Amino acid sequence: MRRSREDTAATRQAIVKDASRLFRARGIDAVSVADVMGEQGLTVGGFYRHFADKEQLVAEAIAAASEQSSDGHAAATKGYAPGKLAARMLERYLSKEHCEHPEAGCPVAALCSDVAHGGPAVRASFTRALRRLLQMADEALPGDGARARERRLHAAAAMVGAVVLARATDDPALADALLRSVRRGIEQASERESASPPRRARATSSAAARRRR
Amino acid sequence: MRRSREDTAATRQAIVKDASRLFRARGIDAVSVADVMGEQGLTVGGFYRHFADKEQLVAEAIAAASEQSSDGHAAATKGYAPGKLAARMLERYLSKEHCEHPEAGCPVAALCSDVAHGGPAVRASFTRALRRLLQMADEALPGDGARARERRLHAAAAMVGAVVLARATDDPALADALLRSVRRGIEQASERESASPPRRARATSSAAARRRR
DNA sequence: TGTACATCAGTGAACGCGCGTTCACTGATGTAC
DNA sequence: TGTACATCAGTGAACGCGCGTTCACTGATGTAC
Repeated sequence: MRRSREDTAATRQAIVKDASRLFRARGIDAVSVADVMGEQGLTVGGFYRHFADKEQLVAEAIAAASEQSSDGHAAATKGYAPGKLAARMLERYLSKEHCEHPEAGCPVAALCSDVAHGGPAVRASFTRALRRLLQMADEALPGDGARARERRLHAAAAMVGAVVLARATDDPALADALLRSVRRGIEQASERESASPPRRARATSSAAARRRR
Repeated sequence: MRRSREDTAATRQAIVKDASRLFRARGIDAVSVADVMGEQGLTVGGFYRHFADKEQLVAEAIAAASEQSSDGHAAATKGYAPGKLAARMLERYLSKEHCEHPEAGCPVAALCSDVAHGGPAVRASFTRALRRLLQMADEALPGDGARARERRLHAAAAMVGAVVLARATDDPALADALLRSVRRGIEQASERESASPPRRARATSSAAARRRR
């Protein structure tokens, strides 16, 4: 039974959205094409009218999750003063809430390991999502120069690492300690940085000076 | 054809070792029980003489990988002065070599995402491996007090995050930047900490003071 | 030390199951006239 | 605007495949006497 163009587009969008939720919640391999279609009350045969294969769906689901996650961050930080942005970002990203609800959270944290063994389209989509996460860090932890960029990459890696490990461990106390430690670590680095101007920070950092040989 | 006790024990050990390598290389779901047995030229039926089910193998494989990884670290840092331990640990953990060879590397970084959806035995074994990774950080980044412990948890999360993300992205330059940024970030924090005694560091850290309410 | 027998590591085929993908078909939608 | 026909979204069954697990069997090892 053919559907109108609007219905078709809406169905496709709904499939991607369901997939992005299910993949984040259960992992890519644990969610079948039939599972995804079932969310909309559809059967599996129709899937291939919309997508070439499962890999294409995964790639698009990652993109959709990245966009949703990015929009959520934008909405949650709207109106925040630049100095409060980092704290707000960390509060959200490193929350118990985020750990307990991967299906609505950051696809980078939810799918990083699944993606490592994935196809090229999936990895490319994941890399775009990772870049978007890094943009969030750029905004919250601003600053020019290689030192500032390194600081943001370090922060992003720690944030993802903390959430991934907090989700993987069966010890809630350890999970909580990881989240709190990364949050404070990044906050303190951020405050240290904004307290002293970059030039002075560089001049007094023996480590940075040594590294620059 | 029954085997001697020594043979049986050796076979069991070999199966676990092969599994620990294959799971880290390809992920848990992507490696079948038959794949693991095939490494020793065995057929799948014999597997259940050694293990109750695949989950038990996964749990033991994580433990074996953790031990191997820990021993490798101990051997590679033997004789290093306390002040050089952190640099050596970071050099190894955040290396291209480590990223390209998950099968011989840290099981926490290789399996963190697989484990998040695993059974209780697997998660418990993973948590023990994570604790062992944290011990490595304790040794390399020593210091008493809650602040020092947070610093180590932060470092461990960032290390795992960097390796996981470096492996997942298809952009080698981004992977390299992540590894380098985390390495420098932890090194600099470590040097900053050892340069100023903890008491002074606390007194001058407005962030820490504010946090302690 | 020798013998009879129980044990059990490993074989290889089978089990039921769920997967991704294909396909003939249906019938409403879109289009050409 | 009306009609005839092509298109194609979705169905539901089937395809081949690989998975974890089970099981009857084999024959060397371990053990009891």
